[in-house]
Amino acid sequence: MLASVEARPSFKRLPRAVREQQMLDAAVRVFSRRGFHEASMDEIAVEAGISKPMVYAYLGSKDDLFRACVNREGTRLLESIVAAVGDDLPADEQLWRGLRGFFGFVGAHREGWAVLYRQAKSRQPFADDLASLRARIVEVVAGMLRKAVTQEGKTDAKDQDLTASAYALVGAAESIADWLADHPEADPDHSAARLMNFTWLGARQLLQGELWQPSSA
Amino acid sequence: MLASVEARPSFKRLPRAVREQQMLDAAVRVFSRRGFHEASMDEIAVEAGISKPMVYAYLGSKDDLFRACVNREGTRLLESIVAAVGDDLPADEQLWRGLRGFFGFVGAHREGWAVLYRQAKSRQPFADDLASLRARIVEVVAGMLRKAVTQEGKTDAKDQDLTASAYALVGAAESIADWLADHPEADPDHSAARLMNFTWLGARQLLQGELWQPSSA
DNA sequence: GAGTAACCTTACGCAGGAGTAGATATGCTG
DNA sequence: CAGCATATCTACTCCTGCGTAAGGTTACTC
Repeated sequence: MLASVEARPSFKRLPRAVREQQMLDAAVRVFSRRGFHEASMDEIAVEAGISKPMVYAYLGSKDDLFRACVNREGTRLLESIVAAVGDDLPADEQLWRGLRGFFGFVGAHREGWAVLYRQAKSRQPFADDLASLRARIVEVVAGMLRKAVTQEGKTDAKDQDLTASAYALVGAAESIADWLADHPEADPDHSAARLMNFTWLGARQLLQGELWQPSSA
Repeated sequence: MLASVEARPSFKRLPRAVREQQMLDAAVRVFSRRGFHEASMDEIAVEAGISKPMVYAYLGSKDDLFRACVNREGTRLLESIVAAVGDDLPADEQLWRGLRGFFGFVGAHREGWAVLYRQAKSRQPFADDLASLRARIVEVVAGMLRKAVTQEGKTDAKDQDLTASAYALVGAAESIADWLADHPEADPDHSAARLMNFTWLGARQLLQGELWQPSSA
């Protein structure tokens, strides 16, 4: 028989919007440490301090829930970058700010990063969501490079080459970000500086002992 | 009751070593297109043209099987790179050859790449295996850079900075490799050349219209 | 050409976990 | 303070898929 044990009435009622955020926070943590499939809806419910049917009532199926996580974290990440990269600044300054914004986000949201780039990348339906986010980031970077090229007077730069460079840059950043996510003691700005040197000067200059310096401390 | 339907005796017996390779080939394909957890042992068995208990008899549990895939593909990848990077060549030539070796492997083993870097990366126990492979690749690259620095006369290069550069380079390569894996029509050497330019010259030189050229076609 | 070891199969046991049915508590509204 | 919508719970069902038991088949060996 149902509810044979009389229910303990010790729960607090909260408005839907609040509970939803709690659930998303819990889901991001659990997905991050377990991976998508290894994470169980039961564990997420416990982590959120709520019972399982609530999760289904508010956020839908496991897939829906995961997608909601990816969207939330992805939006936050993109906003961090776009906010950091100002308009009308020299290319190196823009790059530097963009990198700081990016690594700053990763440093502050390690779990979100793990969900986005370690989990979403390997599950087909979500990989597409992630790919479109990534594409937008690449486009931001490529746009930056294109503007810099134009200012430099070279109008014949092939778009494909710009895109490839943007791809490489984003990939390098992700690689360092992965490392950063696993090293809580590391300083995001330090990572940004290292990548700035590598990416702006290139291996050749770097090997000759050159160093890039931010104009503002 | 067991074997109530009399078994159809239409199967071919093959030596263990051959079957094992068939199973690994099948497993790599299935893991690659489904992902680790979504791949079922039944599907792998069907793909290999064999029945499930054989897989268990030869390769062990699902985890064991996956680990075997990761090890095989990882070893092949590492060997491709090490074989390509010769000894005693100028740094840019070594880098160029290494990149060609790397992208050549990815182009020829797209499924293996997917298993290694999309699946293994997100499953804890295997992530460690992958991390150690990756660490060896980074070490190869860092060693190359270190030697180049020494030849250049600068003996004060910090080891951490070298490693960070190697990390960035490997990450950039992985990013382009991911793209390559999804674009069967793309030419691996072309990807290698693009990355060579970005990585060797750096964004600054690139924006000024400089280009790196291989000494040998 | 019988014996045997290595292959190979079908048909199940069983656990974990997604998703649901049905009952109960809470607090706002008139 | 009675009524009702909403929030919340416990206790299931059922499916998927790993791993295995028990039993046939093939081909090598003497």
